[in-house]
Amino acid sequence: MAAQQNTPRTRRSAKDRRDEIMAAAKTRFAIAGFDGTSTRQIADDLGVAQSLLLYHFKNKEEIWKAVMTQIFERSLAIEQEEFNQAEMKEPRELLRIAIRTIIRLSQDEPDLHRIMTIEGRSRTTRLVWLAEKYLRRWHILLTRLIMECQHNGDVRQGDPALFYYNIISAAGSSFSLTPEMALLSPSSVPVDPAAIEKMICATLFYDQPKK
Amino acid sequence: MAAQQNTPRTRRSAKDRRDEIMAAAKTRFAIAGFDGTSTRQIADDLGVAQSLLLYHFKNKEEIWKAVMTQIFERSLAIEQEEFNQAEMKEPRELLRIAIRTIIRLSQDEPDLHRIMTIEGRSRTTRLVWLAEKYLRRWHILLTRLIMECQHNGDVRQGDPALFYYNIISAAGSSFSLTPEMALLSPSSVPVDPAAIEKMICATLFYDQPKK
DNA sequence: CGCCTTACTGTTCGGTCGTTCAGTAACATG
DNA sequence: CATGTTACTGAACGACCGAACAGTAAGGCG
Repeated sequence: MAAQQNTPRTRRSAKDRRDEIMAAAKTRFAIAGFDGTSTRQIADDLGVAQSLLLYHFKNKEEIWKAVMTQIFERSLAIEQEEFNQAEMKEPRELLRIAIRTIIRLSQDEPDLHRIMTIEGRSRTTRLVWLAEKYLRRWHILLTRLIMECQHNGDVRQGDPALFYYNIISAAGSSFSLTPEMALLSPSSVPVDPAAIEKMICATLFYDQPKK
Repeated sequence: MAAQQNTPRTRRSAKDRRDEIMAAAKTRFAIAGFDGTSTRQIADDLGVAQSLLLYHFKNKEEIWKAVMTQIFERSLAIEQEEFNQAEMKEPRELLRIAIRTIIRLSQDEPDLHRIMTIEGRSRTTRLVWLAEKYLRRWHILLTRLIMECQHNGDVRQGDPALFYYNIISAAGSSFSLTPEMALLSPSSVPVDPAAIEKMICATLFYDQPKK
């Protein structure tokens, strides 16, 4: 004759609940990574039973993959949007648009950079999955553009991969203002996307953008 | 009458054993971070009992602090060495030496950057300890130099904190070749420190270094 | 109203974690 | 050779983890 406390407080459609879970999980993954996050923490954030997560998702890894898929699908939309208004097709201009896209994406999804820097540390099955499904596309696109621009004399000589990671980290780290930055330079204001673009372009191009 | 398998295979001086443990722990921390590393893994790497680690160190966190202290003490030695041969005391030259120091340090201790990018993600007691004991010194030194150079007209305008993290990440990520990089650009050769210095200087200074 | 699908809970399981501790062998000292 | 210190082991603990599962209430439909 136990008190029936197991009455579900709220009841959502499967889709809504999945979205809720993914949002809470994304925040946790961005703070502590996959291993550092427990399904119980995510459930507590939402005020639901831990077993509910495994009702909506096969296992913890499927939650993670769903979160990453959602982020990258959004990123593809941003990419489309930026490149559609690319009139002139010179590599120089395309590279600049690609940089702007990455900056916008880092701004819209600051958790992406946080998660990637955690996830990129060890060669997990998750990292391989990510690389195959999303990362390789961008990497190839960007390094190819950089090489073309180097050939045209617009971009400084040097390993394209070196430039690639410089662009990614410069764009990402600025918005995903990490606790380390908060501790060291607490006064640093929310960063201006244009300032980052200027900095990256100074790294790459011989001549400064005419603005 | 159990077989006496508990005979210690090897017996070291306390100092030697501590160094062994710290070396093994550093490698593990660089791969999986503090939370992702278990004391049992470290012990297995060394072929000793897990309880031995807690005989030589008070707890897991003390192992981590010992590792970081060792790394940063070495870094102070490199810093001394580079700055001692600084004849001219113009900010411009000092900033360039500071950059070279960071690049050398990233090259000598690739694990440092790996560990920092993991540790800097969440405001743990460990991160606060690191910031107070080591990071703040560098941050203040570098941002001050950057501001002086901006005032002199040598360095481009912009948030010094933004430049600071650009320098750190550009120097660090190049050497601590992460699994993500290995997956995406496997052919990338070991990086040339001079190339990184060139890239960073292009980001900062109006005129290129005369070499 | 009765029924069936859907959303959700509480409990339990095997496994791993950091930490504690009593016991033991190696070694230095006398 | 006896004794004390030092280096080290194995077993145990409570806590937490992902996962499995039986049970239960809500909501839509006839």
